[in-house]
Amino acid sequence: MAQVSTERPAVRRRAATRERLLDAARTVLAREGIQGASVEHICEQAGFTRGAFYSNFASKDELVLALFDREREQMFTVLRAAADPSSFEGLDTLDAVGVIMDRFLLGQQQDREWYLVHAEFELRGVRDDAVGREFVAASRQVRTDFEAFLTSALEALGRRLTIELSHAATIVMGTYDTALREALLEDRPIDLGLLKGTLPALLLAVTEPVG
Amino acid sequence: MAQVSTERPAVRRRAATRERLLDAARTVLAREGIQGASVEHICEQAGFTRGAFYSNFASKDELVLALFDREREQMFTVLRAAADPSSFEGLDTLDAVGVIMDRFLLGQQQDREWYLVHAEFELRGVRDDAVGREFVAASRQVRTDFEAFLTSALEALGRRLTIELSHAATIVMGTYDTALREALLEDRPIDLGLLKGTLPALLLAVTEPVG
DNA sequence: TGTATCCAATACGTCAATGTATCGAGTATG
DNA sequence: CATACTCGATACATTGACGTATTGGATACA
Repeated sequence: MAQVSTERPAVRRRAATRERLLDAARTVLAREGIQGASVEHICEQAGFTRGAFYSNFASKDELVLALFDREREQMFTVLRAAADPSSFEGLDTLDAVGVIMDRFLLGQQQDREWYLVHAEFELRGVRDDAVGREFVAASRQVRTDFEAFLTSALEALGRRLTIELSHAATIVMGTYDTALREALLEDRPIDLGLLKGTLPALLLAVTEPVG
Repeated sequence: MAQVSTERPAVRRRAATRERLLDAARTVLAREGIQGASVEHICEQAGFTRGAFYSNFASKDELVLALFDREREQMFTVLRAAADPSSFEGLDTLDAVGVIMDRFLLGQQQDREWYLVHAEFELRGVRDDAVGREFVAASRQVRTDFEAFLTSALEALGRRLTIELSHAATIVMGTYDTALREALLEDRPIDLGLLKGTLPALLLAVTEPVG
């Protein structure tokens, strides 16, 4: 975290402008898409004019990359906190699974805006090689973090997987993504019965007691 | 299928132009995105000028909807054919699962272009209410078809699910989507070990013999 | 063979968005 | 208190994409 109060006021102000522009970009990109969002719209959402924008960013592309970096950092922080195994020791197995899933759901910040921006990044990553490499690197790290999370969570429950770790991770993350996407598309709450009932049960069915 | 040869030549020619424009749109939309693709680019991909375009479509939006309809039709056709249970009777269980998965993989036309266009539609569906309703209706139909496919496939194997059908469908479709997305992002083949090994085994683990 | 019809090409006006260059206000510093 | 500087606002030139209106040419039909 940056030591905000030790900076000079001018620097603080500039940083605040940048943040406001990034916040606005998140909202507007979610609403209009990366290509559809104009610099103008982002600026009026932030309460600035384009002058402020070009004083802080060289182009829309630069803004998008900066936003991606910021969101990625934040995602890692949340995921790493969720992966801390100290908090689900000694719980009954099914309760613990519930706790883990709750934390995962919270950690993923299942709000519409985040999903939309992330999907935009992803699509751009598949399409554009340069952006793609960056996105792939970030995605790999998320996956690595999630696999560590899964392993330590199961370990805390005294169990280990009987299928490949990467397969388990894909199944859980894929099911979560799809459930969230369908919920957003149909404008209804996410299917908790699937995420907190069926999916954990399924996962536990392919584990064995350790030792 | 349209009865191409019974139409008058002028009508045939017009229809061919439309198809060429739709094909071009598929390619260009995959490359540049719905918002990023200009009518100009679509036309030069098709080998026409904008005059031809506006002679056949009122706007880019109309073209996009027409493309969506065409792709959806095609997807349904393939999925319904794959769901025909007559072809996997009497097979050994694991072999049959392999056949089913192969067919599903083929049916989903796992090429990059299709994935990108579909993802564009989906994103637009989440964002835009009007498009959203259409996309949701189409997605529901795909899901219904897939659930029917899954049920009849398992039935042909003499088994039935012990978990909710919709949950099983989400898990399988979600895993497939995610595996495909990761493969495209990392530019490598899709993980067949997951799709033809782990996932079917997992699914069979939550079924019971019928009767 | 001549004519009518239809389709795609060309040319044009409009508009929105971009990025740059300049200006004015607020703030740090001596 | 005065001056220099930085940041954000305003104004402007440029670009490119859209949709329309019109034209040229190919094909069907008498």
